[in-house]
Amino acid sequence: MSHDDVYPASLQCGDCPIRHRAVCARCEANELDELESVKYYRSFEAGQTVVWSGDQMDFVASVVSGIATLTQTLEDGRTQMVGLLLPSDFVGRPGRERAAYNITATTDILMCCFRRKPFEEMMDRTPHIAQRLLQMTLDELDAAREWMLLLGRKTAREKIASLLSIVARRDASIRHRGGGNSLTFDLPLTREAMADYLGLTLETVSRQISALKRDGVIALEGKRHVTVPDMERLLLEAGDDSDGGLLT
Amino acid sequence: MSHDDVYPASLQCGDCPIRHRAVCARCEANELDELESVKYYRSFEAGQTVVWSGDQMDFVASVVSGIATLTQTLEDGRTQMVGLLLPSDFVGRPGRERAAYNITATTDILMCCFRRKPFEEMMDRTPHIAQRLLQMTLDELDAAREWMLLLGRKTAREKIASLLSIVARRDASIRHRGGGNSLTFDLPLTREAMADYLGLTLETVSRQISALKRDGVIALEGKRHVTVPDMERLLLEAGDDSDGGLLT
DNA sequence: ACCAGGATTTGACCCATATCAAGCAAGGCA
DNA sequence: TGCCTTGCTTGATATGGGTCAAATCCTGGT
Repeated sequence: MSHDDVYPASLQCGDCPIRHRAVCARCEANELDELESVKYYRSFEAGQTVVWSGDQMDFVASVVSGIATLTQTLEDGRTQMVGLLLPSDFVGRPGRERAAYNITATTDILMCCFRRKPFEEMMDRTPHIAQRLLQMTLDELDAAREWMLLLGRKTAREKIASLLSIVARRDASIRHRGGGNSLTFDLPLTREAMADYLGLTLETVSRQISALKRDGVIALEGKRHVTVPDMERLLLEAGDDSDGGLLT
Repeated sequence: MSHDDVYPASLQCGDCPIRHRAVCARCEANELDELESVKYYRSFEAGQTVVWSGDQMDFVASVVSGIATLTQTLEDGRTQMVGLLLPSDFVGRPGRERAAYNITATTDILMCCFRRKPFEEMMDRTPHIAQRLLQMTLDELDAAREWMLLLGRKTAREKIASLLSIVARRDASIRHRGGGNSLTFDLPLTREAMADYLGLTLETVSRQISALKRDGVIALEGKRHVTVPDMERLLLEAGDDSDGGLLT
């Protein structure tokens, strides 16, 4: 209901901004045509819940634009973010009827949805889709494992520094700013969402951000706009193994 | 070197104990034959390292028997387990040259290895393999996410109870023991490995196990043999959402 | 049976982070 | 214009789990 139904002018796959990164990345023209016939768009406003864990879910989807989060909760309300959905990320699981997590739009988002049954059938016939999905899933698994290291073993300060580096890198629409290797970006998450991401309380997040600011590791303009004067320094604070990641 | 080279009498895929659960689960007879031609066995003794993170890795494999762990470390030595490899689990990643994690044998293990290149080529030609691998990877991703909730939000006591329930369930070669719904099993991990699994110190693990024992949630025989008199109670202590999992 | 070394338990103490509580800043709206 | 609400910061205090240290248990070797 409400505003979910503000659809964009029907978008052609050929012009899609995530054409080369999403599940459909490897598809041939004819395969795209077939996908096109089962696809439809949905949009959600910042703050809206896309699906609740346990809900029937008869579609899978790609995030076209905007940011959403995947969260799990304990009965008493403690919640942990288990995934951050960025443009081109895949939502849902083929073969699964019900959502396993809560999905919430953090910003306004647009999703390219596929009816689940047709998509599953197509997956069986179209190796290009399954191959791409496997690759994406393996990447997510790697990300989840790096995140596990963060949750299990990093200090609050390292957690914040890690999150900031991730966002900075991702925002690798790297608009350099000023001289040197300084960069700036906007935090796409509230303090509370960051806390849920990092397994902390929002107060601790706030304190650690203040501390990093006080120590000159970052600068803030408003609450959300961050400048990193020295990326090396930030990475050092994140405590990651310095031998460079395996992935570019 | 050393004892890696105690191979079993060449095992036929048809008789393989993990035939119906591993990557090869969906393969037809002729596909199995092809796999058979690039497979070889390796075994490792408890405590041995199978590969170091960063090492060249020119094979992928299935765990046939025994238990191994996947761990990540920070420069200063803090380590976090990011995966527990049980029989039928897949090791390595197609398309990746170097290991991303340390793999260590916790018990004596036997692995069914495939040379990576031929395996990758075969994957492109054999949807049955890619399909099964996708399914397994999605399952692992779910497991990783549940684990993230544990690492980020559970108390030490809940963490221990969760680990015990997982091991108990897995050991669902459920040899019921005595009356009621009590069950027994052996912990396949040292206290230190449990600590690395749970993001705790080994002392805290020990204390919480003692506490659960004191409170009658579990009983111990020796250090490793556990009896759970009341599984319900243990699950309650684990703090998991009670609405039942989605998976059987 | 005796010893050595690793695994485990237990105790005392401390600190990082949670909890509880108050106050501030900015935007929406009556 | 001033009130509310939402998001954020900061302070005071409590506490769960970490750290350091020692004792005990267990196993294999001799």
